[in-house]
Amino acid sequence: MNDKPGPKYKRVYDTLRKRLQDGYYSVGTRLPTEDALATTFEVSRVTVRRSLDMLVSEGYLVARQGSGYLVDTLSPPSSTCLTSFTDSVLKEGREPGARLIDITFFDGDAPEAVHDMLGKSLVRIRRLRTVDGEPKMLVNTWLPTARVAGITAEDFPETGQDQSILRVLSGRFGLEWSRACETIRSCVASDEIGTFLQVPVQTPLLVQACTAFDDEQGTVFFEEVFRNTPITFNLGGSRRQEQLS
Amino acid sequence: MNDKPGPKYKRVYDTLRKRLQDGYYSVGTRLPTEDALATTFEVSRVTVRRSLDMLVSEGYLVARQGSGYLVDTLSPPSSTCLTSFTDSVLKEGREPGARLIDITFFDGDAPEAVHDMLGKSLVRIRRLRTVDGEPKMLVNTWLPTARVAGITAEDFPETGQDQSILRVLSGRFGLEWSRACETIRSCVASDEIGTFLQVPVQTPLLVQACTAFDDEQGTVFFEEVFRNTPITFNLGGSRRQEQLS
DNA sequence: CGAACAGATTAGTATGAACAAATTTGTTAC
DNA sequence: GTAACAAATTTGTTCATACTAATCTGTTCG
Repeated sequence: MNDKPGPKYKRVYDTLRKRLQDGYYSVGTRLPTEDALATTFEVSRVTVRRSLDMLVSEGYLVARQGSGYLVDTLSPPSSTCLTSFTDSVLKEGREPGARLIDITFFDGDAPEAVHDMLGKSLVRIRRLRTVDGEPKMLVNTWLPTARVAGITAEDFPETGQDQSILRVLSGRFGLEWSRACETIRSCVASDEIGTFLQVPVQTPLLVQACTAFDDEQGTVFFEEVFRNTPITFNLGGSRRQEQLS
Repeated sequence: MNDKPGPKYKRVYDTLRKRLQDGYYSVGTRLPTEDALATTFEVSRVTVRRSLDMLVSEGYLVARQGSGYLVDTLSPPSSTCLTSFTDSVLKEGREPGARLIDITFFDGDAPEAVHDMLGKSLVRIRRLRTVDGEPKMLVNTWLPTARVAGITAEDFPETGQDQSILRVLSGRFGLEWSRACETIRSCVASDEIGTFLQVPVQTPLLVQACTAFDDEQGTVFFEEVFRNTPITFNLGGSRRQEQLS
């Protein structure tokens, strides 16, 4: 532990964060106490506290004086598009679903805007996200073919904990990003989109477009979400929470 | 300093934050050193660091090792609706403007949705935000009359640093809020809104609706922003930045 | 004058210690 | 059994201190 580079608090943070994402500590359980963690990591309590504070402010953990640190979620609301649809629906006691529409491969014949960002050889994954069976969002995810070699429909379960495309891409293909840009704009439902979302043509919709980059400035993926429902933020305190509405 | 309630780091944070918002430290200048602040506040360097770290993570300050703390902005991007339109436009080297359309007083005859939130006696401030003279957003701000007694058109300058309605309300009427909820939805331009924004009727628009509350759960204000341009977020690292596009 | 170096300044990381405050757990008394 | 109290546990706050790393400043030398 003490021979790796970088500050200790960062190494402890990275380790704990990885454990959380690997399910080593599951949601609702309690973490070891500060003293215990300090002992196992061979750092001072102040240092382990610093790491825990980071995880708390990011929303992974909640700290309760006199009790301990509780695992709150594995998908904290770090952004809008990167927020797990699955988690937020589950928290409301409803049933999230994801119906795969199609996986299409493009080779130079993709729309120009996407082509410019991600390159020639592309995959488009179209999915319909549902709540209690009702269609809520149409999600188009674009990826360079090279990054997701051998992707098939089997990679996308219709129900369960692993519907999140981000978790699929991260777990199955090791896809990671460091920076992302999201825009929200307005549009009206086309014939095709209206059919999928079961709304009349010309209905005003929200479009969330999210582009994610890795450290080398390469574009990792591009995602477009069409939704009829508003986007809600709860602001206040240090943390922010997107809610499904 | 040492006889007030609450933790010291919080008191130091509050003091510094107030100074920043009052212009005691202006943008681009350097704060006193950690040691100096620790001495003047009569706390340890660790405590003053904790307060400074909070201001850094909120975006007010940037810390540079070996140099000091620089004041980055007085309106950090703490949320979308609460973000200063003025600041973001100025940062792009363009000229923000705010044309006051009207200030209307309602007494029981306000739209029901607003009436339920804020009470019977209301003020509606309608403003048109512009960039280089071009209309960009229509902003409707609703407030309880009691909170802004004696408000007039003079309170809203058309140009300059103090166009931000939030700074006006905070500075002139002492309006503060602790929690807010924002939703983003889609709509199409009505006849009136289309005229203000100079777009055809039925153009799809974004609507940002923001409701702010104080500690006693009272609703402080409600704001609706109609815009033709998309909302952009830059995500990554610990901080988030809304950009004008 | 200007480049290079040395020293001072300032933020970054880390420890150990002490006490406060909230919660949980254990024990006692009724 | 359970209500009340006591003790232990656990996080929250604060301090003094030491060292590291980046930046800035002043001086010296060519």
